[in-house]
Amino acid sequence: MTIAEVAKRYGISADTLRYYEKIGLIPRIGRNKSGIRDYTEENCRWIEFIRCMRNAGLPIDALTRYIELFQQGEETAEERKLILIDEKAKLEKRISELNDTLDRLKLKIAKYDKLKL
Amino acid sequence: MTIAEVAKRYGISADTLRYYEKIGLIPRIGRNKSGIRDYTEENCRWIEFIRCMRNAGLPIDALTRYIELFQQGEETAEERKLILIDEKAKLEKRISELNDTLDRLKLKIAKYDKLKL
DNA sequence: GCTTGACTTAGAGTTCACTCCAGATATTAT
DNA sequence: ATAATATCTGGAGTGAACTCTAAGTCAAGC
Repeated sequence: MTIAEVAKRYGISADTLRYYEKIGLIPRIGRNKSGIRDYTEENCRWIEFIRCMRNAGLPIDALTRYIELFQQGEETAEERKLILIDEKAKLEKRISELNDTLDRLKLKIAKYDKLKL
Repeated sequence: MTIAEVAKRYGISADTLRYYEKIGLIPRIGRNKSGIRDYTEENCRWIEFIRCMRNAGLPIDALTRYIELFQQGEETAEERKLILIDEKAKLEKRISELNDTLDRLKLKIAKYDKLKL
C-alpha cells in the first residue's frame, strides 16, 4: 500500500506518516526496489493503534518505547505490559478528572437554568 | 494578593498569570497606585475555574468569549449558557472516546495476562 | 541613600507535534 | 520521449501555549 493510500485510509497526512516513522512511533516501513514505502496490513494496524492511543493523550515517549520493545521480541512482553498498565492508570485518572470537570460544567449550567434561561 | 501569592496558590507561574490576562483568559486585574497587580478573591475564583476548564481541554477562544460576555453583564447570560452547553457536549464526547481507548488498553493488557505475565 | 528583591512591560525564545519546502528520483499518461 | 504526478530525503517553518529576558520601577531593610 502506498503512503497516499494509508494517509487517506486513516485521515493522516503523508508527512505525518513519515514523521511518525522518523521518531519511531510506528515501525520502519519496508521499501520497494526504488525506495518507496510499501505499507503492509500489519503496518496499518500499528498506525491505527498508535493514532488511537495518541488521540487519548498517551505520551509519544511511552509509545515509542513500546514499539522499540515490541521489535526486540517476545522476551520484552513483560516490560511492554507494564507500560500499558501504567498508561491505563494515567488514563483512568484523566477520565476521572474530566468527569469532575463535566460535573462542574453541569452545575454551572443548572445555575443558568434557575435564572429561567 | 500579589501575583507571587496567586502563582503559588494555584501552582501556575507568574508569567502564565500575566499571559492569561494578556489574552483575556482571565479578567483584567486591578493595580495599586504603583501599577502592581492586586488579585481579589473573585479574581482567584476565575483563575481556578479557568485552570480547571483548560485542564479539561476547553478551547481558549471559548473561554475568552465567556469572560468577555461575563464582563458585559447580565444580558449576556443566555449566550454564556449556550457556550457551556456546547462545551459540555464536546467534553462528554471526549470522555466517551477516552473510555473506548481505555477499554482497548484493558483488552490488550488482558492478552498479556493470558500469556501468564 | 543604597542595595536587594519583587514587580512592571514589550517582546524574544522554547517546546511540541506536526507541516511544508526544495531538490532529486520514480511512475504514469499522452 | 516528454510532461505530469507521486514519492523520496533532510531540513526549515508554523501555531499553540507558554516561558524567559531586558530594562525599568518601587518598597523595604540596613
